[in-house]
Parts: sequence; C-alpha cells; structure tokens
Amino acid sequence: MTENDYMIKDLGEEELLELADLFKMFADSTRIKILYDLFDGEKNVSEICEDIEMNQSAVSHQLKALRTGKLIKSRREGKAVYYSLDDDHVKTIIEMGKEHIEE
Amino acid sequence: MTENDYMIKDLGEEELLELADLFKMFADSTRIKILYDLFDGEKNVSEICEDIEMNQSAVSHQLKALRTGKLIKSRREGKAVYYSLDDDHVKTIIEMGKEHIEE
DNA sequence: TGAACATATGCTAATATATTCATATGAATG
DNA sequence: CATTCATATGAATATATTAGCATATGTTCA
Repeated sequence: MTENDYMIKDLGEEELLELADLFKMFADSTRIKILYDLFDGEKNVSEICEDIEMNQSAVSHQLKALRTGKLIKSRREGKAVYYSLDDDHVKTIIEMGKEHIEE
Repeated sequence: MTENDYMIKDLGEEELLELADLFKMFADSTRIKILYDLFDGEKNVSEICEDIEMNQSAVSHQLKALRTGKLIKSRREGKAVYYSLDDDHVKTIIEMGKEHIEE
C-alpha cells in the first residue's frame, strides 16, 4: 500500500487488479469449457481437446494461462500431461455464475 | 439446443458463452471498482467517479456495460442518475473471488 | 538413436476492449 | 428560453487477447 494508496474501502488497487485478473480467467469460453470439463477430475490434454472440441494449440495456450493463474495444476505421466483444478473456489465461482444465469 | 448441440455435461454452448460474458463483467478493474463501490448502496455517477478516481466518460461507458449485463440498475433523480446493484449474486461472486486471492 | 506421439511455445493476424475527446442529450433554474 | 450541471454516446486510438500455424521439446519404444 506504499506505492499507490488508492483504495475503495478495504480493497487496495493491487488487490482490485488481482481480482479482475482472477475473473479474467473465467471470462473466456474456451477457458470456462476447460475448467468445467475438469469438474470431473483430472484429464490430459488430448481428452480435454476432444471434450471441448478445440484444437490442441488453443487448448495448450489456455491451459498455460490457467496454470499461471493458479487455477489448475499439472502432472506428467509419460507422454501425457494431466491437468486438474487447483482450487476449491473454482467450482464455487463457476457454480455461482451458473446460478446467476439460470434464473 | 437446436443450432448447436455441443455440450459439456449439462452446459450447452449457449450457456457457456453466457457464463463467460457474465464473468467478463468482473474481469475489468474499472468495472470491479464500480461494482465494489456499489456494495455500499446506491450512488450517482459523480460519486462513483470520485470514489474510483476515473473520469466521467470512462465510468459512463462501463456503467452502460454493467447495465446491459443486468448487474446494475439505474434510477433518475433530477439531473443525477443513481446506480445500484441489481443482483444478489454480484456480491457473492466478488466476495468469492476476494476470498480466493486473500489466501 | 531415431521414429512416433503428446504437449508446449513463438510468432502473426484477426478481433475485441478500454479510454479519451468532443459533443449530444436531458433536467433544473434564473 | 438560455445557461448550467449531470450524464450519455459516437468515433478514434491504443492496447490486449485469441486462435492458428509452424515448429520445438520431451517421452516412449523399437
């Protein structure tokens, strides 16, 4: 809070940007598809591609974004890399949004 | 589900896009600031501008986006236009994200 | 070791998004 | 009814984001 003392109530600029970045992760249909696909549990890249009907490159790019954003984690098993949700909040946040639009 | 039968589990393409669009509303720091500012209750445009330290035009543009996205509603009172949250989920979703980043 | 498979990544073009400026609209008031 | 104040909006610019291609990396196995 030293560099920038702008605040709305208890949220500093820094945190606000973090929040926006977090929601950016859910703000793209490819990424949402991936996350939602992973609700089932661990899947490798090929499986994800099939499930969401997107090509491998696009999926890999978005997997990277999601991993950077700490929403998913990966584990290598031979040639395949398995991804899974890395955060309990992911499900909750998506479910929340789902509830919202389902009204 | 007639035009496009792509689905992941119970979510159709249509809903997926809606979900992503919903989260897009939270995926920009100006919009988050506005929403978070409105946690306190109704405010007019000038107040919001001061609170979040953004110029009127930028704020108006984003208010419009938020209103189109049905996250806020407006009410005119004389020269001023008052905005307020239009959905209970808004708070929940932001709080959820906040919890996530505060860990 | 080299061929085959799975995944990652750099680059680019297409597209989307946010901010700013200038100006328009709409309401109140002398 | 002309001016002022509050807000909205169109257009232009700047910036970010995405998907796709080509290719690189890493792994297995013959």
